[in-house]
Amino acid sequence: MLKEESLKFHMNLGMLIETAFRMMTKRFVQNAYKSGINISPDQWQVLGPVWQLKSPSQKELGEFCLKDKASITRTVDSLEKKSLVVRVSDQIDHRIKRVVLTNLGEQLFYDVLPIMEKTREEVRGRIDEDEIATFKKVLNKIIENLTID
Amino acid sequence: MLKEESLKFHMNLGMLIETAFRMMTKRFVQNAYKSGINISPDQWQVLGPVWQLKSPSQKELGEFCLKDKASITRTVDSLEKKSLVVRVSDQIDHRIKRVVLTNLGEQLFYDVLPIMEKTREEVRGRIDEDEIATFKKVLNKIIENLTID
DNA sequence: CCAAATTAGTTGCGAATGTAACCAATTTGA
DNA sequence: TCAAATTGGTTACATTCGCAACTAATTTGG
Repeated sequence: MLKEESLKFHMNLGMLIETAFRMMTKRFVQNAYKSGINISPDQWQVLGPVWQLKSPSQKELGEFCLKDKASITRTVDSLEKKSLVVRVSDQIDHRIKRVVLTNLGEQLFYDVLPIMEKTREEVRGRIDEDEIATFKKVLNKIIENLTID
Repeated sequence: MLKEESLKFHMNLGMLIETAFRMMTKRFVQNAYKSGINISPDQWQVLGPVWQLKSPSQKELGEFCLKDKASITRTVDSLEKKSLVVRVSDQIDHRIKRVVLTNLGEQLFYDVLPIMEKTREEVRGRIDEDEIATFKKVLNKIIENLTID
């Protein structure tokens, strides 16, 4: 029956995704903790791009991380409080603040990389490479489906 | 170019999942809003199972929804405040509270079903049935991988 | 040249989440 | 049989998120 099926679908897909996502972030935090590293997923989600983009503006960070600019502000606040990054006003456009990694931040970044790798392996387990590929493809398609408004 | 880098970065599994998940819930809320229905995803995630399980205990709800019991308490609070459900103490075991749909709650449930169906179709778009199946399978495997501690 | 619009970032608000401490009811096992 | 352990549920606390209102700096266009 259609109703039953659709209920099942929602329960499954949406809930499955949410559960998988929560478990992944949780595992990441646990693994970091076990290595004596204290970093939250959202801090890591911003710290990585700061490294990758090389002193981006907060706006660029937001676009890259697909996060609200308010979230970026707050996460950069927390990273700055930990002395992992500093805000530097752009010389030309004084509205812009560039987020720059400190030495400490760079150090942490390199420390977290293997933890991420470990977590990734735990997440993937023995799932076939093909299935992972399809999985990513479907995720991208879903995002695309919902982006085209 | 920035865009390519960004794309590559977003191939990160965790980020893809998070983005897809957020977009799905957002779309659901939008679709509900357009139909004049005010319900949050988490309320719906609980209301559905209440209907399906027919007056479950909060513990059963939590297990079914894969949610923390504290979350269940709070969500049931909000549903009760909206008069969509009521808590009924179990006759035999007075620790247990069963969550029962009101007529209003049942009405809302049936009103939301087509919205869920619409959202489901928007999410799936033209993705192959096989790919969806693999997708679900991988999600389940990920959850399993992270459950085995 | 300067008022109006735009842009970058911050802050306040409301809503959700997980963890842990905490009650009250029930089960247990010596 | 009754104290201890377990179980179902609630509450408190600390995080996180997005939206919207707001400030400050820059660009615009008449």
